[in-house]
Amino acid sequence: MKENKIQINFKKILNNAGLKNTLPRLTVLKILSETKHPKTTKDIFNKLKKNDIDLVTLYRTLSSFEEKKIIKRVDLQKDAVYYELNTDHHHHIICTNCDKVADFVDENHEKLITKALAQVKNFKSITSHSFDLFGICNSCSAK
Amino acid sequence: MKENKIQINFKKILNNAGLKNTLPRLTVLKILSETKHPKTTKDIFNKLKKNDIDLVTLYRTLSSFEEKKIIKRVDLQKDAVYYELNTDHHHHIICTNCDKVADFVDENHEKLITKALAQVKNFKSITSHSFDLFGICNSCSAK
DNA sequence: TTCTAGTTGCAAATGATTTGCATTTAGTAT
DNA sequence: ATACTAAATGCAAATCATTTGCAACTAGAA
Repeated sequence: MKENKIQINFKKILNNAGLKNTLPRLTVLKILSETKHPKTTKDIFNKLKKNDIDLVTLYRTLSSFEEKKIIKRVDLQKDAVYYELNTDHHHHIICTNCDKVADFVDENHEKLITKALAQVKNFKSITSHSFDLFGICNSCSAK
Repeated sequence: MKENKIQINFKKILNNAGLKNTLPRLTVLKILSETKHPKTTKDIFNKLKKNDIDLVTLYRTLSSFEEKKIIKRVDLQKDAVYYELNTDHHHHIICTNCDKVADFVDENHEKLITKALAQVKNFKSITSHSFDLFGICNSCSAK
């Protein structure tokens, strides 16, 4: 079954990261993979069955996942920490009115990075970057 | 004198924003303009002479400045809120080791935005964007 | 000079995140 | 299978950033 296969993949992810295979961790991975959109700690906690997993455990889980690069933080300019699975590299378009998020990919920022490096003298290599867009989505602007 | 001229400009900024001209506000503007690099609330508070200005007032000042677009938040992926004066539009290169920040300008992201919009169906206009780079600066990588 | 809305400082509240510690458990070694 | 150990968990309490309530104080308009 598909359900089962996913579980196995989650276990593999944890093993590769050197993290023990526990219910809280599998549950968080499951929640994060349910929809690919970024979620806050609170979002995730609310999806847990009541008292299923302690909030402290959730914080520790997210923290270890981030350290192991299983997830990454996303800045949606919202005064809250958002996380998403660290799978394919993509960027976001965020509706500043309703918080809807759409994803897009971009292969051309390499050129921009090269140009940027030419402008500064203290850096010569870049390990990561942010590139997200903010606007009003069509349904909000229709109102 | 230059000092004086700056003061006058600060007053103009406050007037234009409809904010009263007070010592806490002028002081914060002065601190933010001393070096152009982004600063946290704590950074700014530490630069105030002891007990000069209440921390609560600082929070309120920054909050009103942000609302009036006198300053803007910058995400340096550092678990702290950074602010900088909202003057020219530019981007940052941040050293993930020592937090050094270099600025650069870029005029070409418009094309990337157009391409991004072509990929999604829910958005047709963009009001702002993030584009910052993260890496290790030369002096840190020399070590 | 007077008046009032806007601003400030202090104390206390709130909310998110972290820490300490005793208990439990996954995965390894026997 | 069993025993062992480091890692992981849950609970209570601490910490830290930020916000709120309120009384006292001003900047700037009248």
